[in-house]
Amino acid sequence: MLPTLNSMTDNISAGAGSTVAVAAPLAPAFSPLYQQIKNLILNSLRSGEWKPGEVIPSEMELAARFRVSQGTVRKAIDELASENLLLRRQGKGTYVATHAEQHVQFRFLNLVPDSGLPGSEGPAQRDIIECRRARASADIARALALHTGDPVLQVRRVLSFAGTPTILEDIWLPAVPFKGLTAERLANYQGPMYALFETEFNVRMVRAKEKIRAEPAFQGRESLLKVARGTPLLSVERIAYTYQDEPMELRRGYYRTDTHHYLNTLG
Amino acid sequence: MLPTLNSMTDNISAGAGSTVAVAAPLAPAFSPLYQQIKNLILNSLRSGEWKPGEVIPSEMELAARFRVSQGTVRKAIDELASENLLLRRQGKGTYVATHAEQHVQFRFLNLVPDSGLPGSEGPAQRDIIECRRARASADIARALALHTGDPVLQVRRVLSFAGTPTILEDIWLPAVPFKGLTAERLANYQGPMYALFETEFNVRMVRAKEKIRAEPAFQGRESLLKVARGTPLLSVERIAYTYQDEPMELRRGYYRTDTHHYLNTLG
DNA sequence: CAGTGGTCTAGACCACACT
DNA sequence: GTGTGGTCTAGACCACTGC
Repeated sequence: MLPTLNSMTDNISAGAGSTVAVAAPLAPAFSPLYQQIKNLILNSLRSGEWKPGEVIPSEMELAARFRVSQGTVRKAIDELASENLLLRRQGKGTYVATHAEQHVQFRFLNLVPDSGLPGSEGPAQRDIIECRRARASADIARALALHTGDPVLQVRRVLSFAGTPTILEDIWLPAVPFKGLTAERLANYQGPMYALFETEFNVRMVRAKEKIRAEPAFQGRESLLKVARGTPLLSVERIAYTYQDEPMELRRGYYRTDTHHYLNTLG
Repeated sequence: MLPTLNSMTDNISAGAGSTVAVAAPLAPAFSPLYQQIKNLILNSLRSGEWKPGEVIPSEMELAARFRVSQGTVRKAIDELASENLLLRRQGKGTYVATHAEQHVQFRFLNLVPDSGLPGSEGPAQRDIIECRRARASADIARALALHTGDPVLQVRRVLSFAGTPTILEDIWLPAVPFKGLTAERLANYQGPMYALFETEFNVRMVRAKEKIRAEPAFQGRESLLKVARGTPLLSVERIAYTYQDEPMELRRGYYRTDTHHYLNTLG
């Protein structure tokens, strides 16, 4: 309770700044109060004190709990909301963001149909091709911050829109946190895979990096996507991270771009 | 001077909110003060009162000018900074963002080498293949919000890294705002093309959308990029916008992805 | 109506950059 | 030191939601 906050407990009428009270080390390491609050909130998210979809305490409550003003809590929440970790709803409260019940169904999927709105094709058909245990190769291990040979789960699936196979994905997951994941559970679950990860394995994907290339279809991918061998495909290698920037998924996707395109916004 | 701000001139000790004084129309159209301030700043940016690279007045000065508190100006500037239109530098002031002297040389180019840091290959070699006047076809006109047949400038260039041609770009610009652009000026200019647009034509690119596909190299693109005909290329169609979301450039890029990849961050 | 997030203000002090 | 942005507080009132 009241995690001290660098002697922040009695700054009743104090000004700002307020570096650590104890002798600071060589590096200044000045961290604003709202940053510390942000980290405390992050800890509560990570520990599962507040789960995806739930409301977190009101700003006033958090301000009392952390012994800071509402404005400071506000700034912390503002940043978390801008990072899509929290979701503010005026008049209702602040919610933990979730991949389920998202305004957009696939927050991390940038492939959209050439004509029509993103969701206009109806729900995608998902076919799990396989789901098996394996050992991490060197590059898989590096991507997931594991050691070569560590157990992983490997999933292969195809997404089809309007009956046309469009996306082939190979997915690698560390076996430990995803213990118990089977093809059946994947196939039976309705909704985004990342939503299943949240509810069943308490893993929330927060951030991701994608490396995109153009590659010819081969090694059997041409038949799964029903295109001629050598057809150019978009190769999308994604590493997805959880709260503390821990890599928790490697995904190699192959997208047909004859009726869809990858949409990106620069700003 | 003092653009009234919806009767905001005498809210000396008033609270927040403060909708328009005159009878509001059917739509509430409630707009927070800081949003109005943001638009006023945007107008000054657009009009060229403050040019890219320059300092804008301090928060206190702007607060006095707009007759609001520093905090309100601050929130307006915060949003503009988060949209990369302004750049805050503690102790110095707030600057108008620019494509020149950017911390990253190419803010809108997501293609990075597979190994090594983004700028590690040294400056790119730029070869202007052609720069000519033309008439907008239907799809070019639609992208640039022009009419079919309107005059446009068409530029084709190749970017090479470490001697290897890697990017071929076809660029379409509305002829009117870019009157006087020639191959020579493009070839002689050092620095990003968007920086030249800023200094020479007072056009600042602020935002862009990219549609990405995988396409085989053909129609002469294979020879300019020195790859075999049919080699998969990343096709990147970009529309770039200026301050008021006016489209000002259409760019069709073809990227080799054998030594580079397109990097994207999801969050 | 009460409770929540959202806006606005005024004033204080801190961290940083220049002179 | 002076001026800039950055942080923090306290208090007021507005807008939205649901009882």
